[in-house]
Amino acid sequence: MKKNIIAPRTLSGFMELLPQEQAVFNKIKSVLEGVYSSFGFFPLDTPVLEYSEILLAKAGGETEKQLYRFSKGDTDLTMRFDLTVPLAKYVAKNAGNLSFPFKRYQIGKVYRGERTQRGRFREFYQSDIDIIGDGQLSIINDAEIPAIIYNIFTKLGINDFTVRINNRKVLNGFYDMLGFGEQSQDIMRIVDKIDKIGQENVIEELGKIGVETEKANRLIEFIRIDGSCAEVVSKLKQLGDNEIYLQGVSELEQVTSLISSFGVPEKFFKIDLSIARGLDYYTGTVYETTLTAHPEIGSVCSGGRYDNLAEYYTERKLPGVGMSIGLTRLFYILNEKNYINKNDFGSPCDAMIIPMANDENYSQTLAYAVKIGAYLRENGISTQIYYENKKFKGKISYADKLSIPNVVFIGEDEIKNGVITVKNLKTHEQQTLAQDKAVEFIVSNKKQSGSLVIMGEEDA
RNA sequence: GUGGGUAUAGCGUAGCUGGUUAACGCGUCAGUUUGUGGCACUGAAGACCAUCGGUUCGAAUCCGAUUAUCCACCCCA
Repeated sequence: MKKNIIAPRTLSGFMELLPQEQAVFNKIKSVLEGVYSSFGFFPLDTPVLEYSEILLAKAGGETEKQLYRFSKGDTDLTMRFDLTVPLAKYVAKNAGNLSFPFKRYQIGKVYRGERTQRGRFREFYQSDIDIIGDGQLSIINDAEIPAIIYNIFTKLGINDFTVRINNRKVLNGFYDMLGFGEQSQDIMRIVDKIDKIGQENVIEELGKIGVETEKANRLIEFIRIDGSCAEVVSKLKQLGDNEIYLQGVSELEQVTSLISSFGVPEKFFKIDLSIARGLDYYTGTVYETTLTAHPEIGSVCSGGRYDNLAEYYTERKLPGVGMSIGLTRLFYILNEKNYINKNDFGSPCDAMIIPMANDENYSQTLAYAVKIGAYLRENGISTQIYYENKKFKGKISYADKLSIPNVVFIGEDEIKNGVITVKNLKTHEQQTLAQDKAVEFIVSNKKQSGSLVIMGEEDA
């Protein structure tokens, strides 16, 4: 009689990882948390579900079409599609109990019912940080954000990224000077595609919405301004006298020079006047981070400055600056490109104890193994014990497959002499030692681990 | 939402213009004589060839629909 088996499927656009991949993912996550904490950000968590009226306060157009929205009883619910809107609600609701500037980080899943594509998911992790001021917020914060991005990426071992920086006031001011009014948003969107579709097509598309070729050319000339940050800034200064424009240029100048003060080398950031995406609520500095070798995947991290975070939920003016790492996308790319150091970081624990015994003295051996396990854990070594009564080979190859770096053999001799035998499966080094020495042995091997991400030359 | 491609074991693929027991690699499991793994060798399990219908003596192979999935657009992390 065959049971009716239901095919085990996962919804499209919902990432599900194998154990070792998940272990690495979580380690990446903890690197982010570590860096955020080191800059003084509080952790925050908010519900995945919110009242629709909260999340939809501002939404319109595209976002609205992509929502997971449903009713339960009389309640109209929506799944969060980013972490910024919930933050706005949270800050507005708790403003009285928060100290400003309020710095928070939040790593959580968000949901968008988009058509899935490579590197584009329906459920994905965003890793956000924001600094919210009460009434005002220093421009220095705008420079701290890229410094944090730099810290995170280099700590992960990613050495091939560029934080591209622009300022919305510069764009708006320049557009004003060219006399683009309402169209600015559409123009930005087209211009932003220049890397993808080329200059010719941009001019053509601009023409379609009524931009004269002469202006289109000036626009392209403008966004193509290149060079070091200082060079770009000095070129920009000569290009206009519009008040907003000049304010933007000045902000851009301050931010980029401050980033250097934070110790970020110039090769990791640049002014890019073409970036314009995700701009709906940004009002000043904007960032976009891409992996230099893989621009096709798009942005893995973006953010910027906004004047008023929570205008829909409070009268209070709360300016802020923040950014969001597309953690799922980032992980997906790294994984796909084989950049991830699974051998060193995919292991569930530091050591596995193998009790070696036949049936007669099995319980005695196991008792000793459990004791040793507890001892190792007390000394900071994550340890599991192989309890199943399998052949030796099966046990050790289990450790091998899980990339557990050390195995501990416990048998008659060890019990008799009160020692344990430790073997490092990577170096093949094996020693029979007293417990405390064994701990040292394992710890010293542990330190040799490299970085989480190895950006390779195998890239073709 | 618009346009195009694909659908064969857990995964990656082969199967040419329709012809009987659907092949291979990886993975999984077992074994190569019981305290030393990764390698090698041997073997096993695992697929009603996405679903439904049609053409045909005969369909994984041709046609249609459905569903899923991928790519591009859109938008974005």
